Amino acid sequence: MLQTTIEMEKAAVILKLLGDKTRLTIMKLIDNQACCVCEFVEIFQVSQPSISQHLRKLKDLGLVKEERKGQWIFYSVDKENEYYSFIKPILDQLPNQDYKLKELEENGTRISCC
Amino acid sequence: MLQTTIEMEKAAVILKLLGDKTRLTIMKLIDNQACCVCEFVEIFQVSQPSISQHLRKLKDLGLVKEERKGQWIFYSVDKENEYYSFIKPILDQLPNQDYKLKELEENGTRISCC
DNA sequence: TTAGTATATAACTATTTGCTTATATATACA
DNA sequence: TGTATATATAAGCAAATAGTTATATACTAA
Repeated sequence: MLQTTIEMEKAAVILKLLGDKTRLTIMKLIDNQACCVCEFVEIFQVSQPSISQHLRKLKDLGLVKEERKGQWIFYSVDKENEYYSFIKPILDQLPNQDYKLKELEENGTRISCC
Repeated sequence: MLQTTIEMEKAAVILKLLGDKTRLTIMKLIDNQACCVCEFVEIFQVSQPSISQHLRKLKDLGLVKEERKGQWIFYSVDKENEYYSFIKPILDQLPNQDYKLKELEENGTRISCC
């Protein structure tokens, strides 16, 4: 079986994006479910613009898609994207991060949106 | 089948290293064969210290191993390393880069070491 | 021992990165 | 409307990064 390949340039750009712990965790989380910005702000304890900027970079590459629901915007991995097959084996090897969402619920710090 | 996982922290560090085009290409090249520093200097057209510093970072994480042969040091991917299973699916999706070595031979610019 | 070659390390610099605060935009709802 | 909430963008800054030149170290061979 011939593996499909990806340009080196593009691969490097994607790997660099995934090489940030915050973005990598976001990607692992939204590979399973859609999350909104406010959840990430709680989870990572950083400012809202910081999260927005991470999401912007992921979106610019087409790795994530967004869906507005009222005043919230939900982000999830875009599995239709041509590079998803490249990142999937990476995400699959990462430990599940859903406990971070559970923690939010338990603390009651999970915001109104979800 | 249960996939083995890797800590998020470690995964991010490895991906960041691979997120540089020079290092990524080096890794792809030495997944097949051992190469010495002087070859990389020719291939990437950067200074020798620049290559040495890239290799140092890869070695610090244990991703590559070195073998001295006389005055030359040959680098190759360390397939015994515990993280090799993490990076292998990534490298496998990259286009083969061996033509870069062939070009060196054809140009006669491939240095004495090889 | 000495000269030449290969590689590593140190020191410096320009660029990139990820964060912050301040502000703009978009939606919901009284 | 007008106010509150969610998100995006702009601007600025400190830290990290990848390159450079200069120099040190390690090995070869005369």
